[in-house]
Amino acid sequence: MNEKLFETVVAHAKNSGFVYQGSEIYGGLSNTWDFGPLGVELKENIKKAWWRKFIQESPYNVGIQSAILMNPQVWVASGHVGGFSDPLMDCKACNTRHRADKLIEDHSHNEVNPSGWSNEQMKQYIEEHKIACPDCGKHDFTDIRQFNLMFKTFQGVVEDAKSSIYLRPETAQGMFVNFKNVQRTMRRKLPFGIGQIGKSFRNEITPGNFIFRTREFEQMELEFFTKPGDDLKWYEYYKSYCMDFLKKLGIHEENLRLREHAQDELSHYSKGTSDIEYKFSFGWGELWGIADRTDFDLQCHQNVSKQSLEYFDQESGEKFLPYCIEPSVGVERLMLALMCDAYEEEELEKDTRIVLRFHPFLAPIKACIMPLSKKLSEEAMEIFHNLSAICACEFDDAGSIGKRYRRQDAIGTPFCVTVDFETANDQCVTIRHRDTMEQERIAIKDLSAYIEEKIKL
RNA sequence: GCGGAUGUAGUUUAAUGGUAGAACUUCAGCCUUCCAAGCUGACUACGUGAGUUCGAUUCUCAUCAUCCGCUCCA
Repeated sequence: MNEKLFETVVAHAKNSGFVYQGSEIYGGLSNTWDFGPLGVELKENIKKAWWRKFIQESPYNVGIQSAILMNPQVWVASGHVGGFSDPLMDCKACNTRHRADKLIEDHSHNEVNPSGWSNEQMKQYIEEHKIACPDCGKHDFTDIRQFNLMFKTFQGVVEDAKSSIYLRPETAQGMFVNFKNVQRTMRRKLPFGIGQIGKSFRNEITPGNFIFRTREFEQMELEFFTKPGDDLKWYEYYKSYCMDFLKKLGIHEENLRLREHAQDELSHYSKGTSDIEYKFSFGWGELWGIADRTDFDLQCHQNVSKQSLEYFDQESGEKFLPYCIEPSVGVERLMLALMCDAYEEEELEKDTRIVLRFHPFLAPIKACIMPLSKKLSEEAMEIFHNLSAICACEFDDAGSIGKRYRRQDAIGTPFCVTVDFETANDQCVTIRHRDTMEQERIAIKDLSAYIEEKIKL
């Protein structure tokens, strides 16, 4: 998609009640966004779709909701305390930013491994070897500053080191620490998965691109545990399952690609990682990461907590740590991609209409009830009351009928239900379809069932 | 955080060292019997703070926010 279209989509989202700038009346707060009445409906529908496909309809998977605040030891075990903070230095000559450890690794062609070094040691090494800026070739760096990507806060009233805790940078650890609880109480046998949807927080150095990268974001993660050896099979399974899910929601196939990480690109915890990427105007952006995390996480937690997290297999009589496949997707990113692909400006004879072609399951408003004349408002309101019991509806009797159709098209409402002067006689209303603009006559008593059927996933 | 650009109603914009005009949107009324009609009226803006000045939206500084760049990842 081109840049202009992306900007148009962003403007449309802001102007029509999907997304507002955070804390706007106070001049905003950098990189925070609030979801408006339509945005929250869309977001909830996305989450509902994920939960249905990854939890409800799976014979293996169950859901949990773990606390955002966790024992700080969790982040020691996961490696986030040690590894989630980057030593950064800026080149004063060309104002670019670099990771000190990366500079040393690259300079020495991976002969030197600076992990575990102090900032002073790294600074000294860079000075001694006169390492140059990869961008401009000069050697003129600021001091190293440590950027910890985790948000720190305090539990209790006293702000001392003892009460210092973190906001979770991922939801995954909530699943790992509850592995035993879920396995025992839900009587699970391998393979099985634990999923959750929830907020995570990362103090990103470079947020941006609207809601694509924010410091507060929502994840939908599944940790799927298998026998070691079965992991590859499930890794492949989830790659295509996730891809199918996106297509089903209405993401255009030509805007999607699956990118396998190269060996040297893999995270420390992963044996294999694939990203499902979406073609945004600013380039391919990651929507969904699918990783084979092996037994890394359970191993870490077992070591630090000193609790056995092994699984006992009754059939073989073996005890072992399961492997884990993790498909992890960002809600806001997915929402952004869906809005980009749904957006269309359609030329009509007299004018242009903006249409958001959401899958009816995702549409924030499923139906708008509109009386042809204000004299019919009372009858129409009765239909609204009945229909709103089963799905999100709007009622609109302001302005011309054409204008009301345009308004609903612009927010992606799949059905408009018109009450006219015949309605009182024949107990029928007219349904007008968003995509085709076609109309059909339907009995009021069949309306709820009709729409309920059409908005299925 | 660092460098660069930007900041006038919800949106797009006009003018000005003497506190701002419009269009679209929104709302109300009239009209209107299925695709942005018309008429009448109403609401709403110089991002925030300080300085220079008799006076600042306009000049200066700071601050906040947005956009671009700095390899960060859901």
